[in-house]
Amino acid sequence: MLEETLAKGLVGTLPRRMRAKLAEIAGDTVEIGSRQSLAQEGDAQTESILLLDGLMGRYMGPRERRQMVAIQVPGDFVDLHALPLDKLDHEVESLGPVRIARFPHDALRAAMAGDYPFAEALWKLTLIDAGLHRYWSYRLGRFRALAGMANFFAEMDHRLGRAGLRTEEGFALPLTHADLSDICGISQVHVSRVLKDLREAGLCALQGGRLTIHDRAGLYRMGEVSGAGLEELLD
Amino acid sequence: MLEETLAKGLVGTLPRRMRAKLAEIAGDTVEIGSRQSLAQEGDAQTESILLLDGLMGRYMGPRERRQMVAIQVPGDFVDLHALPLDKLDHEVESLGPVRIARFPHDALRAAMAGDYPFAEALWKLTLIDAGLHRYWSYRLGRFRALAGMANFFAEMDHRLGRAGLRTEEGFALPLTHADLSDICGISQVHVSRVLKDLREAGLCALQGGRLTIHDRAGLYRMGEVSGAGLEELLD
DNA sequence: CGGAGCGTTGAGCAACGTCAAAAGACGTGG
DNA sequence: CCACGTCTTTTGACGTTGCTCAACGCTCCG
Repeated sequence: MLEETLAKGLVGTLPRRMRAKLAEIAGDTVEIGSRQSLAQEGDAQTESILLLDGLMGRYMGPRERRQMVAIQVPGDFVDLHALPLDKLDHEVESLGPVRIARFPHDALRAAMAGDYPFAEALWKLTLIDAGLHRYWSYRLGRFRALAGMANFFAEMDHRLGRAGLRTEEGFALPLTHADLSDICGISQVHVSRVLKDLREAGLCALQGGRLTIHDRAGLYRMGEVSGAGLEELLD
Repeated sequence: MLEETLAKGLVGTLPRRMRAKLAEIAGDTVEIGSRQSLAQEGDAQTESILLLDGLMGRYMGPRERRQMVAIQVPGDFVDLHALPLDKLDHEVESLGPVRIARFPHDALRAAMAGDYPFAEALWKLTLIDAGLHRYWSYRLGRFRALAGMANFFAEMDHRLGRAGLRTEEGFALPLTHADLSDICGISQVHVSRVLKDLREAGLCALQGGRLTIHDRAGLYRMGEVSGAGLEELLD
């Protein structure tokens, strides 16, 4: 049943034999409640986590003015970078109830030591993550609130689509305005205004933990998603 | 003479035997003029570059509104992530005359295949880069122009210090207002105003390609550099 | 001496933050 | 079932930040 889940999302892009190898290494599968902190800044790590269900956020900065620096969707490793780094420089929190699988660093290292292509494949997963960080820097540095929010929704549309979690009409997105504030680097009040603009422009609406997309092309246009490099990175 | 340069900056944190290994792999050393583009988005890469002298910037977005997503100082690999990714999702440009050393991917792969600790060490270098991306996302998302600029100057102070390129009074920083605009995600005009504020606050001054620091503690305070994780990441 | 690039300054405006108030959503315990 | 507290969302008013446009000075170089 883990093999099944491994076929989806980013880990699903790995060759079959590597997914099998991962399935062997996998420790236990755990369910975790909403808004639980999995790691604090500075924590030493001895295992990494693969997200099977739900969303998780990674944060920097003081709680009252924190910035989300990455969001993970099912099929993503949440903190594989903690393996070479052996500590985390940011916090990790579940954005709702999640299901995860643990991968002990010992076992991963042992497998990689004798199989360079496997090591490079895992390395690549962490670099796709880094590519998303760059994409976020670009969004945070150069996008206005409205375009930035649309851009983020388009990113989610794309990434959740790859994980098989999207329909034509939209997808589950259990985020509060406070979450979107952390993601887009704007105030909660302004999040409310921007969502209203997107709604009234007939592009999309966020209600009941779900993003309903009314005009996907328009949303992507508003988010200035073009040759910006998201598809290239993830495909 | 390459061994000597390898002792400084980020690559200098590698164990001696790994630096020796790198020195063996190194291709030719090249000098490149100011404002030369080394790679375009989408380019396939067969070698990676170690920066020996000068500064380089990495950019996303259209030229007229581009965002710098990373800056490299001597001792940094500029595009080691292109090895597992085998293409670049952003542009790389020299910010002044630079000197670089080339490392063919073939040779790096061959060395890593038989030496897992070496592979993990290079992996770790790319993850420190990713950590800096996260730091930039935090700055771009949650810092005002003044604090953000101070934060960036503090980062340069710290990183150039590790590379041995800083004195008590300041360091060479051959950046134009347009560069700082790309770095901080603000307009060129506003860069001018912010620099004036920093100058008149007695913190630092940028003249003649050099940042003169008049009050380092005050600059760090203005940039809200504290337990934000930069030291932890780089040490 | 003329241009090109860079830096500075001011004026007006749009975007966004902060403060405050109030209404809705939701679960908990009585 | 209702009453209650808490969290979330919405809206208005007002102040601040930063952008755009425009003009002008500076420096460097041909």
